[in-house]
Amino acid sequence: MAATIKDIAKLAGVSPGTVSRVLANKVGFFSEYTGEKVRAAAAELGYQKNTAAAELVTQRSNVVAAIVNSTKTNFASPIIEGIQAEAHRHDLNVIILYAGDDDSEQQRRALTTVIERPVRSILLLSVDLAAENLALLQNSRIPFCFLSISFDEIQVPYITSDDWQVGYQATQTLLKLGHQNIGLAGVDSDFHTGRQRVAGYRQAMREAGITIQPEWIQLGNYSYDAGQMAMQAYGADSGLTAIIGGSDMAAVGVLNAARNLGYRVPTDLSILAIDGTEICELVQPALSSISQNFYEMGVAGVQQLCAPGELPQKITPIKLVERDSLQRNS
Amino acid sequence: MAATIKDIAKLAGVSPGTVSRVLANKVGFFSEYTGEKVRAAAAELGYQKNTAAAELVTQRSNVVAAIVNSTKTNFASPIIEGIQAEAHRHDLNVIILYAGDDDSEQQRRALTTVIERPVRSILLLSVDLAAENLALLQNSRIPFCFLSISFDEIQVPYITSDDWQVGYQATQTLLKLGHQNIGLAGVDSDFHTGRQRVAGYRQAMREAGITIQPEWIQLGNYSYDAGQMAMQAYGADSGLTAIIGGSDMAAVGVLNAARNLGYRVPTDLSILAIDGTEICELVQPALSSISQNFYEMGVAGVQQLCAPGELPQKITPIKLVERDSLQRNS
DNA sequence: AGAGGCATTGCAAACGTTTGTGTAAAGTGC
DNA sequence: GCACTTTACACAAACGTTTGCAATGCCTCT
Repeated sequence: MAATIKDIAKLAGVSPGTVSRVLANKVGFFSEYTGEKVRAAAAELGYQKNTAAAELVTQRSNVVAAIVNSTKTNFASPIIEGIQAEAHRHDLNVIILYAGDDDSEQQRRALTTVIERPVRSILLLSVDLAAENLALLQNSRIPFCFLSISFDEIQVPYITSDDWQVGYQATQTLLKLGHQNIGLAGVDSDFHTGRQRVAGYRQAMREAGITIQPEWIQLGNYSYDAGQMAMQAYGADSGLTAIIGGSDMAAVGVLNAARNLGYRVPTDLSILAIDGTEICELVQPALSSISQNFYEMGVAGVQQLCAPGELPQKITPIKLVERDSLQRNS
Repeated sequence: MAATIKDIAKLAGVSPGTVSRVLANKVGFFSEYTGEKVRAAAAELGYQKNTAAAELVTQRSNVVAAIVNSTKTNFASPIIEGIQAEAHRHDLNVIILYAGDDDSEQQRRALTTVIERPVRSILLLSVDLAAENLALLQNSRIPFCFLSISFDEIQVPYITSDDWQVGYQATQTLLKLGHQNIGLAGVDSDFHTGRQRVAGYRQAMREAGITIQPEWIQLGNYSYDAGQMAMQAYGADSGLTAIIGGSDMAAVGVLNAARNLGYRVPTDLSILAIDGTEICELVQPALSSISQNFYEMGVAGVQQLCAPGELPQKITPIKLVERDSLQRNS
């Protein structure tokens, strides 16, 4: 149906090889005259290159795939923007696949769609791969790198923030404001990221000489609901003066549930979010946050895959962004 | 490097053709015995199919591409979920491409990446294609369908809500609550969608016998900033008792700016959002909305592309979702 | 004039599949 | 035991490119 280089070759009266060289603009391999003739023929036929065929013979591709864990985590967007920007610089194209939340079957589908095709490399945004899927990925021999997620048990390349520091600095921030009874809401201690954040929180509290009450740590899956449930578990007279939300969404959940319980934020209760995505600015009061540099993570991910041999695990910096949800505890 | 069917063929002592048939599970074309032998060999070699090669010869593909306009519009997620779910049902794989906001160069890049590859069809989520890019798309002969965007000048397939009705019903909702001075904030009248919403608004006001003051309509690009700027333009004593946000984001912008101007929502000012994404539930007060069924749009998009010959323009239903941002005007 | 070099182009193999056609062996019915 | 069908497989072409190699013609130098 669609025009091929053979059609162009016939129309321009040259061989397919020559057409290929002209279209790839391999200077020095064709005369000005035939170059024009071929380009004219291509334009006339509305030629569209079949990249799949080209990739088949060249055995390389300029597509990088980003697999994201779900549409729910809103921090995916700055990462993707970072990936796009850096990929553009390296003349790469980006395709994105959704892998669902905890659905190992959907993960497998996303993974095989990219593995079965010539992609140059794979970036996994915060996707916690089931063991068999990780095996699939490693087996494929395609370079990959995890983003915004880290591991302790297994040895894989990843780029993320230092989650221990995230927990530690969040807690420190509140301690410095004079808070003592500090809750941690909505983190998932089943995985490395959450465990590290809890550990950082514990260490900061320990250094301050504060004994953590067990109910101060409310685990969850970083979601809005998790934040709400955590706050409900704390209740109307929790004794807490500050709460760290395990993610922005969790913090918003805490915020709204706290308001329903009669708390005023930040007067009665300070809330500190972790992530620092745009949602922090949308709610009232705007949530102060320990912010991760997601854009930078995306950039670093592409760079890492373009410069193999680099160290496979990298930490991006975090910083406190003050907005309106924190107050000194008097 | 990677194993091919030829390697399997050699190992299993059969021809590549037979391997292909076994792996494609073409029952009746091979004996139980060779089937086992081939599968064992494939497993041993860690074989991964090269789908690109297969697609080259079969001239068809099971990939559908979704091109989304930017990472900013948060309604993309339910549409994508709808696409994924329905695509799964048809045994299709989905890849997603970002096309930037108003960057025709980035649009072109996204478009060519999919056109140059064997994709079965293309869904464009709310992307307003530059003329030359539309030509590119149409020229490619790949079936496509626009989602959540409509056109009047050009004849292309699209699935969206009835934007005139959106504007009309939003206005009606507020009129029924006794409001008369109603603002419309952040819609973009440069394109069909925005024009229609404005037209619906005008018609409802006309029917109610209300003369619209020019400053009541504050145009913008549906963003949070657009909402904020609109509200700032209205000012602290606008005389308005209700405002329609052109999108959820715009409505949140209106909400926060209104609060800064001293308005209490909904006591002093009712706000009605258009779209009804999750952000409406996250802010306080939760925003009532004219909600679109984005998930359904995604589903319908895939169905439309799987059943060609169907009518190419479809309207998905809208509905009012009441939350906490509306109050009767007394 | 012969040798060598260069510019331009054609030829053909290769990439990893799918699938139509050919064919030998085995099975079936009389 | 013959003709016929079925089963199970091999063979080879094809998909649309890229690219190494060969071939041609022309130019330049000695």
